Amino acid sequence: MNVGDFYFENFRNFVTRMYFSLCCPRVTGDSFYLKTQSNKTNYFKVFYQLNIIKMAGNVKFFRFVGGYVCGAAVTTGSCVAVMKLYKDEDQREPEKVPQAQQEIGRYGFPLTGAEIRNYANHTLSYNQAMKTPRWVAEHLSHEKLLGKADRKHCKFKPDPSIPEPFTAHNADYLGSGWSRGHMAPAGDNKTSEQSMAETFYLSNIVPQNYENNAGYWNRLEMYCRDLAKRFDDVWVISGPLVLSEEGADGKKTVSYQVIGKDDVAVPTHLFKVILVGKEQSASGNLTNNQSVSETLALGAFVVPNQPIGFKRPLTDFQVSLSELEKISGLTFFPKVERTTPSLPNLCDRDSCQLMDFKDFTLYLTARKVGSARTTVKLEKSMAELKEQGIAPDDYVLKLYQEKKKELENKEHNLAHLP
DNA sequence: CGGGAAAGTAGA
DNA sequence: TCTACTTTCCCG
Repeated sequence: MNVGDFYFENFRNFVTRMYFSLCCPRVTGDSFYLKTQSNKTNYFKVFYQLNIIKMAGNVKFFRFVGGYVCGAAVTTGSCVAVMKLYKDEDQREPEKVPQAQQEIGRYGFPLTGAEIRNYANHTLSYNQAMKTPRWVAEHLSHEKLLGKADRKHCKFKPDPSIPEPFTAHNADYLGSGWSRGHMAPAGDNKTSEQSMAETFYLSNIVPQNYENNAGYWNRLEMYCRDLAKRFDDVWVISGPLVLSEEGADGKKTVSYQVIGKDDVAVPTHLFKVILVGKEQSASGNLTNNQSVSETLALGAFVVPNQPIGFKRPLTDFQVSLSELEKISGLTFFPKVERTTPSLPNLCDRDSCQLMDFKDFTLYLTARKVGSARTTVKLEKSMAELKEQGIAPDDYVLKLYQEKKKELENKEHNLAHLP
C-alpha cells in the first residue's frame, strides 16, 4: 500500500467514526466525538485538520478517490457530501444482516481500533487498552537496509492516526524507569527518513527495560538485519506480551505495571517471529516438486522484558509457533501452508547466534569512535575498549586513526584562531 | 546500534 | 520568571 492509500485508510476510518457518532451520540459516550457532532463548522474544522492537510499535497490520494470527492469536500466546506458518498456506497451494496443482528446492532457494535495500520515500511495492529501495538510487521531486504537516514533527526511522538484517548504520550515514559522500545526498529529504515520517522510514533513503541533494549533485544534486531544478507526475504513480526506468573500458592495471575497518566502497559515479555525466504546463494529457480513452504524457515522467540546477558543463547528463548500463538492470541502468517511437517526451523537453517560480547563491544566502539567530537572523547572510547580486555580490530583501528587526524586538525585550527 | 538527562535557548 | 523546546553530553 502506498502512502496515498495509507492516508485514505485514515480518512475512511475517520469519516466512518464521525458518521457513527452523528447517528448515535448516546452510544459513543466519547467527548472527542460528542464535541464535534453538534457543530458542523467545528466538525469540519477537526476533519480538515486531521485529514485534508495531510492529503493536500498527495496527488495519489486525489486519484484514488476519483478527485471530485475531495474537491467537493474542500471547495464547499461540507462533509455532508463525503458522508453521502459513503451512505450511497452502502446503499449500492446492501448488507444482508439477519433480523436479530439488525436489532442487536442497531446502534453499532464496539470498535476496537485493532484494524491494520499501514506505514511506509511497517504495518501494525494497535491495542487501545494497552496503549501499545499488538504486533508490528516488517519485511526486510538487503537493499532496504542500505541508506543513511539518521535517528538523531527523529522524535518520539504520539501517532496522529490514533485517537487521543487511546494514545500514549512521551510524558508517560519519561522518568518512568522504562525506555521507549521500538518494535519495528529505526535501524531497519536507513533507506528513508520518512519511514524511520514513522517508527518513532508511539504506536510502534512499548515500555522496555533499558538494558534489554540496548543489549539483548538490540542484538536480536541486528541478527534479523544480518539474515537479510543471507536470505532474499525476511519477514519479522514483533510485539509485547503479558504472561501469567504462578504464585507460591500455585495460583496463576496476570500482573503488569502501567506507567504515566495514560496507563501504558509494561509487557512482561516481548516476542519476535522471524520468517525467511529463499536463500540468496541458492542457484536457479524452484523445482516443480518443491513446495513454497520448503523454501521458508521460521523461528519464534519470547524474551523476558529484563536485562539478559551475553551468556544466554537465542535458542534459550525459542518457542514453537503454536505455543506463541496460544499465549499471544495471534495467528502468524496465516497464508503459509500449515501442513505437516511443520515449517523448517530457522535455527536449523541459520545459526541463530547473536553477536558475542567481543564483537558487540567492538561494534559499539566503532560507533563511538566515528561520532567522537573531541580527541578526549576519542581516546576515552579506545581506553574503555582496552579496559574490557579487547584489542581493537583493523576496522576500529582504521576508524580511530582517521578520526584522530580529523579532530587534531580541527582542534589545532581552533586554537590558532585570531 | 539502542537509549536518556542535563544544559542551554527562545518565547510568553 | 517560568515554560517548552533544542542542543549537548552521557550511558550500555
